[in-house]
Amino acid sequence: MAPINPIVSALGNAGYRLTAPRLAVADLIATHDGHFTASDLAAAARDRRLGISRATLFRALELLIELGVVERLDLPSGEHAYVPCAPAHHHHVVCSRCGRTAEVDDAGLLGAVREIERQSGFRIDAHRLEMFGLCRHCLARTAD
Amino acid sequence: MAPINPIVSALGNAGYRLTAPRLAVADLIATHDGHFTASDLAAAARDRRLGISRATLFRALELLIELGVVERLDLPSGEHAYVPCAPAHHHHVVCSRCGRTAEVDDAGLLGAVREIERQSGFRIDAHRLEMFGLCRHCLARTAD
DNA sequence: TTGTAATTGAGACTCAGTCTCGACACTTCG
DNA sequence: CGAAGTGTCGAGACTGAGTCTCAATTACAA
Repeated sequence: MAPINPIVSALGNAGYRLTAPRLAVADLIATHDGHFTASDLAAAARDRRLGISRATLFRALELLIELGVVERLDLPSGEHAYVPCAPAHHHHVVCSRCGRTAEVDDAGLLGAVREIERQSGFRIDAHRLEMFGLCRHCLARTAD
Repeated sequence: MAPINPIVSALGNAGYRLTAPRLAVADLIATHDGHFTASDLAAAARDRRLGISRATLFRALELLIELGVVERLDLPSGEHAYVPCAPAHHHHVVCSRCGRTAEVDDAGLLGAVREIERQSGFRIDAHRLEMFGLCRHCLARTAD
């Protein structure tokens, strides 16, 4: 069997009930390796006849975002997408072809933010960096 | 007379017709100094009895985004907002209290992005950095 | 002045996300 | 065991941003 789904354990640790719909949503998300939109999830749930209502699905997503195991991305197209991820501060690189995402750490970004604080006179409390491009895989395929 | 509105000249230079609704939208935007949402604009247009339909307003916004004189922001709340800005690559710092924004240049960000490319194996074609915090003005007021 | 392509307004439409409400299901305590 | 209380659920109405269609109008070039 697969190891325990980290999303499920996050729910459990936070004291939320492990109900069938939540487990099902956690499972759907775990099987995605890139980002997904809410309607992707809804479609997947429908395909598998899970009988999860849209409201429940959104409630579960909201919960998971709050726990930090899922994050919301804003694609360049303006769509909202979601990615499963670790609950630490990090940023996402999104492949604009296949949708795969990678998490990366600050890599010197913090210095740039400090510099921007100095330049702008703002006190910066939060930042979000999203990067779009081609993943290793799609790059290789393009080279052909 | 006021100097020529940069939004208007951008429209003209790009070969678009300078119609009354577009001029009106450009004017509305020019009088905002922070970000605004589409519905803020719609409300402002309504207040001034400009008689601009919602469709036209969105069309104008789309055009201005394409020309690079307006940019779309994704606020932490998930809302979309728009900011007038210069058509060069830059990033925004948004005051989470008053909504004022400042444009900042890369300030070393590019190095961080290169490093992330190296770490992740992605080729990064585009990035977006949004920062949220308090502007000089709101900071000063908080200190009281 | 006229022709024509670009633009407009009205309003229907879509789609993500929220809200409400009555039903159901655990948990706890008597 | 049964009842109370609370957390969660599904259905479906609702909201609000943004899009689309289409006939009418208009800016601009010729």
